[in-house]
Amino acid sequence: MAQTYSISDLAREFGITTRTIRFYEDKSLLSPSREGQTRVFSSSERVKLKLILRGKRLGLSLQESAEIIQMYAPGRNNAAQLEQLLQKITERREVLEQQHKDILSMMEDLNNVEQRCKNELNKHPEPS
Amino acid sequence: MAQTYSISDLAREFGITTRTIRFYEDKSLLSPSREGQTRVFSSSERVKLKLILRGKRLGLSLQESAEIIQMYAPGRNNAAQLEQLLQKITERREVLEQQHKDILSMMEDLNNVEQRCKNELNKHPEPS
DNA sequence: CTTTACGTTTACGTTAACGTAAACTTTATG
DNA sequence: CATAAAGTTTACGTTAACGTAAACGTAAAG
Repeated sequence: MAQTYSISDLAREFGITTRTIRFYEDKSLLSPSREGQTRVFSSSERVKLKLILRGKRLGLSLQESAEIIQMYAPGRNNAAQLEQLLQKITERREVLEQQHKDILSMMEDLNNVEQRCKNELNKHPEPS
Repeated sequence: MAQTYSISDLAREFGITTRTIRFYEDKSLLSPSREGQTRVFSSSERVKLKLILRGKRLGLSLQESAEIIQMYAPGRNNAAQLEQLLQKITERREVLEQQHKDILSMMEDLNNVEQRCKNELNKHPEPS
């Protein structure tokens, strides 16, 4: 029943190389099980990979993505650790909020440039 | 009248090192004028620096930020170039939209983890 | 049976984005 | 006047995130 994936399955699905996936394992971001020598990825390993790639799109380092993934791991029992986790969540949220602002302002800039660009094109129209 | 800035003015303002600023100049992302040997930054150079840093927060490479900055430079006259610029704007917008989605989904994840975390803390309350 | 496709490990190479340090000049200051 | 505080150039060092290649195992297909 439980879905599994080969290394090249995942590579194909996400448009990355197998080298990349092995590298992530080497950095302990992934830990696939094995059939003999061969890696077998569960769907939860696949989710981890998705989280890594999402992190990358937002400019996170692999270590930062590793931290995020760790957050999901249940088992951080003691209260001090929970508080520290809450703290990390707050920090990450602040980064995300800044990024959100940056996206909006960059969008605005793009709109402006686009307008100036289109005006320029209309001034000297293409002979059709 | 026209505001100018020393290299350490800008370094202080943006929390970076002078080495970084010189590096950006070396990569042609900045081109301050000179008083003798000494760099003098106009407010438009300062804006460029802000754009670079905004780019970094969104995970752009310096070359990508350089492209963005180039977009603002008026002087790309010919129509083909304008079309190409419009194309680049579209592409960048797509990246920004994906990033926006990623931010929202990561925010959601953080909220979930935070909730689980707070519940856990309430189950084993701190002796006050 | 050998070629093709997929998997493995090990290891050196590469690029980006600076850090760090040396060696020097020019102003300002106690 | 010495020294501290800014500036300069040149150059080697460092880290992250893979790329690339060698050298090998296994298994299905022609």
